[in-house]
Amino acid sequence: MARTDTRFRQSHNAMLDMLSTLPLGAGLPSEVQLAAQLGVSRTVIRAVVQKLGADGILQGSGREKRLTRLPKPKDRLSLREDYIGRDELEARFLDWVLRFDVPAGTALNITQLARQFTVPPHALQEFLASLGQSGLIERRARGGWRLLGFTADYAVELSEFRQVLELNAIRAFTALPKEHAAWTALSKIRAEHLELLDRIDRDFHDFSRLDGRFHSLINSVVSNRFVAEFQKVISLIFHYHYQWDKTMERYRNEAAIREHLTIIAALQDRDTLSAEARARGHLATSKETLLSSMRGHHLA
Amino acid sequence: MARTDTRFRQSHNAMLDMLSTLPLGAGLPSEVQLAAQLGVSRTVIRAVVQKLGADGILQGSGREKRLTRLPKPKDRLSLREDYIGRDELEARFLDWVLRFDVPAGTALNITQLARQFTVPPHALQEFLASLGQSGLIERRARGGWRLLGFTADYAVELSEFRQVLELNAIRAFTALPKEHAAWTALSKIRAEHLELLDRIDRDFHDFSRLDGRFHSLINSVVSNRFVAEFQKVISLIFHYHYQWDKTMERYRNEAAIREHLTIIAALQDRDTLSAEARARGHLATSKETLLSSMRGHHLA
DNA sequence: CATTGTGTCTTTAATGATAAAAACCACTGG
DNA sequence: CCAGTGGTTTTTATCATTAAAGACACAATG
Repeated sequence: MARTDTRFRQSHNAMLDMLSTLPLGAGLPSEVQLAAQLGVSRTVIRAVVQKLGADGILQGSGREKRLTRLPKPKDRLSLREDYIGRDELEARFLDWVLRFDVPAGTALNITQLARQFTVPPHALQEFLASLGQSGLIERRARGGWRLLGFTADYAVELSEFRQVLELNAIRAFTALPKEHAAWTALSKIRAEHLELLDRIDRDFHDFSRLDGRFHSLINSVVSNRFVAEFQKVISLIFHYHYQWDKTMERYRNEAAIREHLTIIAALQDRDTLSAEARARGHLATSKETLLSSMRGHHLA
Repeated sequence: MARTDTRFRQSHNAMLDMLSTLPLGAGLPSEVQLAAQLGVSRTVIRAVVQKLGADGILQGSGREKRLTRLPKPKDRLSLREDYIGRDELEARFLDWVLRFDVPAGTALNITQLARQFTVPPHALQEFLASLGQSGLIERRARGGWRLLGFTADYAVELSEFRQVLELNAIRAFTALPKEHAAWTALSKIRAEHLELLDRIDRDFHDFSRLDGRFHSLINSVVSNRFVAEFQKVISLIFHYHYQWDKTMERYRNEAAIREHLTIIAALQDRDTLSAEARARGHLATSKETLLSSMRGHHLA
C-alpha cells in the first residue's frame, strides 16, 4: 500500500464537526478557505467534499454546494490511533536506552524497534540517522545500526563538552550591556530559586525543570545554532537522568539551588572570574551526580 | 523490485578472476574461506557457485567441486556503475550547496536530487536526516525538506563555535605533560610549515591540507566525541571554502602559515596566554577570510 | 570425537511500485 | 480582472518484494 489516509480521515471528521454548526441548506465556504481553516491542502478538502456529496450530506456542484442533511455520528470515519510523532519517538527511544540498560554495541533491529515504538520502519530509520551526530548510534558497514550506548565514557565526554560551552556562555554573560534583557530574566529566575528554596521540603521535584530553565537562560546569551542544538541533547540527557536517580534527591537539589544562587550572585556582580569558578564547581558536581547515578543504575 | 544484486555480480566477477589463476580440475576452497576472502556472506558465495555450476565452469557437489573449464571474458556479468557511497554523496552535496549559490529557504526535491546525485531516494533521505544536526537543513512540517543555506549568519556562528572549541583545545594543549606524543607531532608539523614556507611560491595550494592537519592536531588533544564530530563539519566547510576563494590565495596562505608558527612557538613555550591570544587572532582572520570570500562569491 | 564444511531455513534491510497529498495551471462565472 | 473550481502533474510516505546475512542442524573427514 501507499501513504496512509489519516489526513483525509481527520479532515473528514473535522468537516463534519464544522457542518454540524451550520443551519440546513447553508452554502459551503470556498475550498481555499476550508483548506486554510483545517490546515491541509485543497486536494484533501476536495476528496472530503466529494465523499460528503456521495453520502448525501452535501448536494450541488461548482460554487453551489449546500448542506442537505445534518451529519450523524455514524458518518464519522474511524481512525486508528497509530503512529506517534517525532518528539514522542525521541522521548520513547531515549527512555528505552537510558532506562533499560541496553548494552553498548547492541545491533539495532529496525523492524522490531519500529513495531515496539509503533512507527513506520521508515520513520525510525530517519530518526536514527538524525541521531547519528549525537554519538549514541553508529551505522554499520553493510546495513543496520549499532547502539554505542550511554556509557560512562559518553557521560564524561558529554559533561566536559557541556562545561566548555557553558563556561563560554558565562564569560559572554558578564560582558553583556546593563540594559540587556537577560539581566531581568536572571533576577526573575533568582527569585524563583529563592521561592523554591522556601518550599523545598515539599516541592523538590520541581527542581529538574528549574535547572533546565536556568542552564538554558545562561546559554541563551550565546546565540549560536550549534550551541543551541547541543544544548537540546544535553538537557535531554540530564533531564532523563534526573528521572531515575532518586537517592538523596531532596538534598542534592537543595545544594544545586544554592550553587545556582552563588553563580547568579557572581554574575550580577559582574565578577567574571568568580562566576567562572562557581560554574566550574557546579558543573563538576553535576557530572559526579550523573556518573554516580549511572553506577547505581547499573547495579540495580 | 527489491535490493540490487550488485554484491552478487561483483562477487561473481571476482570469483572468475580467482578461478583464472587455478589450474583446470583444481578443487574449490570452502565456502567459508571464499566468503571471508571476498568479504561477503556465504549466501552470496553459494549463489555464485550455483551459477558457475549452471554455466559449466564448475562441476560436482558437496565438497567435491572442481574447475571444469577456464572462465571466458564472456562469462563476466555486467554491472551498471551506479550508486555512489555515503562519503561521495556528502562531498557532492556540499559541493552543490556551497559552489552554486542555492538560495536559502529552497525546498529540496528528494526525487530530483536523488537522480542528480545518482543515489536511491532512500539513501538521500537518510543523508539529509543525518545532516539535520548541522543546521544546514530543516524538516518541513508536512513532508519534504528545506535548505536553510550556507548564509553569512551561518558562517559567523560556525566560526564562533569553532573558536570556542579551539581555544579550549589550546588551553588543554599547554597543560599536557612533556612526554605526550602531541609535542612530537607539533614539532613535526612545525617543520612541515617551515618547509612549505620555503616553496610557498610554487606550492601554496598545499596549504589547505596542511591547515586541516594543523587544526585537527590541536583539537586531537581534547579526546571528546562531540568535539571530533563537529570538527569534521568545520573542516569540511573550511576545506570547501578554500577551494573557491582564489583571490590573494598565495599571500593569504603565507600569512596563515606565519600565524600558525607563532601559535606553535607559544605552545612550545607553554605560554598559555600568548598561545590563546595568537589563536584568537588567527581564528579571527580565518573568519574574515571566510566571510569575504562568501561576499565575493555572491557577487560573481 | 572434534573440527570443518555444507544444506536448509529464518531474519532483516534496501529497493521499486503505488497511493495520498500537495502544487500547479487553465478555465469560468461574476 | 479576480476569486473560485476542475483537471492534471509532482512529490513524498508507505508497503510488498527480494537480495543478503545469519543461525542451526547435520554430514564428512581426519
